[in-house]
Amino acid sequence: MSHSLQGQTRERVFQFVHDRLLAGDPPTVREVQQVFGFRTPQTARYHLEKLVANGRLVAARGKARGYRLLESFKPPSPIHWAPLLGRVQAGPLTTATENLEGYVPVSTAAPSDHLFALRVQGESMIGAGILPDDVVIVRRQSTADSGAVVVALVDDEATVKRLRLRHGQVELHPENPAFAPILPDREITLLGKVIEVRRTVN
Amino acid sequence: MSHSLQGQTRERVFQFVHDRLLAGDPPTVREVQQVFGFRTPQTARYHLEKLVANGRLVAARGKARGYRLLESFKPPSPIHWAPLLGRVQAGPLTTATENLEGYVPVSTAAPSDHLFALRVQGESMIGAGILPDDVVIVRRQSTADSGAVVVALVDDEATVKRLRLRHGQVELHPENPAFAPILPDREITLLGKVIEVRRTVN
DNA sequence: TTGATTATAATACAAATGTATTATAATATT
DNA sequence: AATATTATAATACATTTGTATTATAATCAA
Repeated sequence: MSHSLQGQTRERVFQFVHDRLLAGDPPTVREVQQVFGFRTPQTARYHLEKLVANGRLVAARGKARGYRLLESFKPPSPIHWAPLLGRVQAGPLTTATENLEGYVPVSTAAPSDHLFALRVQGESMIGAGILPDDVVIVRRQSTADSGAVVVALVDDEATVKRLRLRHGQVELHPENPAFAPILPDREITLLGKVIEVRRTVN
Repeated sequence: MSHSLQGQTRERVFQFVHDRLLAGDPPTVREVQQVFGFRTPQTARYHLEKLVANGRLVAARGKARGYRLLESFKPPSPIHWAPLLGRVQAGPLTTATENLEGYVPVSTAAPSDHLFALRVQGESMIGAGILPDDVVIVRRQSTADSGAVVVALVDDEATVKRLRLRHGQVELHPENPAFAPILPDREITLLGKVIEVRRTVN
């Protein structure tokens, strides 16, 4: 009888089941049997049950595809996938999916948050460490505290600025002396609050 | 016969199956039946098959728990979970798990990359838009091109600087005129290359 | 109103799948 | 060397689960 070294097979069975479970596709006992070339499902079960006994898997008895990972073996789940809308010119976020560049994983958000991500244009926020081409992650909300970094729609164009409430009116301040603040004479629509800044470095 | 509005039930069936699949736990036809209170599995199947016909689900015929999401309905998977090691003082990354602050999802990495994340201390890289308390995501590597932003161990302390190779020797340059470069007279160990910068904004 | 479509149900069956029993060879332990 | 443990196998069975058939009420469309 050809034999693998002690425990080698068991470890590979765990890896196989582990990978299948992370892929969202729990295997059957017989799938394990076939992958490892066992002549009987019982051998696959033997290893699977040993893994359960060792606390590496849990089993839902009698149910098809019932073997699962313990919580401690799962990677933490991202709470949200924020759509990266890329450069936004005019009247955006209503037809949001048009400029879709991809999705950004965000784990620092409440489950109810409505998030999206934008690529920053221009140098108006350099003083806050927000550079051109940075990606800002935005929680959609129609109000924000004075001092918050926000994304607002100004004359149908999305812009990232610091919000200032003066005399009950909305002002948008750049953090770069070369740029002028946006004052309440313009039409300003608050889209959301910047909760994170990300930059890919080459 | 009590009836839900046209299509309402179908949408809720999709949501249920969708959520179960994202949780890595594909449901059986009879589980759908029970959750929605149908008296027969066939009603659950009716809705599931409609969802397949509408291109919202795919079915592995004859297999237990065989309904799956289309690729286009899946969120992209994070390639990596980088451990966030927090503030690192001395001799780090060998005993890496000690200062573990959590995990950071990273989707912009090759599968073979070995990643970790650090919280930036000090203002020496402000000129590159890297502020104190920013989190840098680092690909572990022992060499890098001149000009890259790197994490290096200098006298047993981890620091983020821009790498300069001069006369074949390693220099680490801050991007803040208030700080002095670190020259080859110090012991410098390259830990990795910064591939991303992240900042949580309040 | 009439016919088509949608949604649900009862029943039955077949395939997939988990599980139990018993046996045997290889390996490890004493 | 004797014994226990590990790993594999053959066989059988029970449960879970997918699927087909037929029927019926509700809803929609013409």
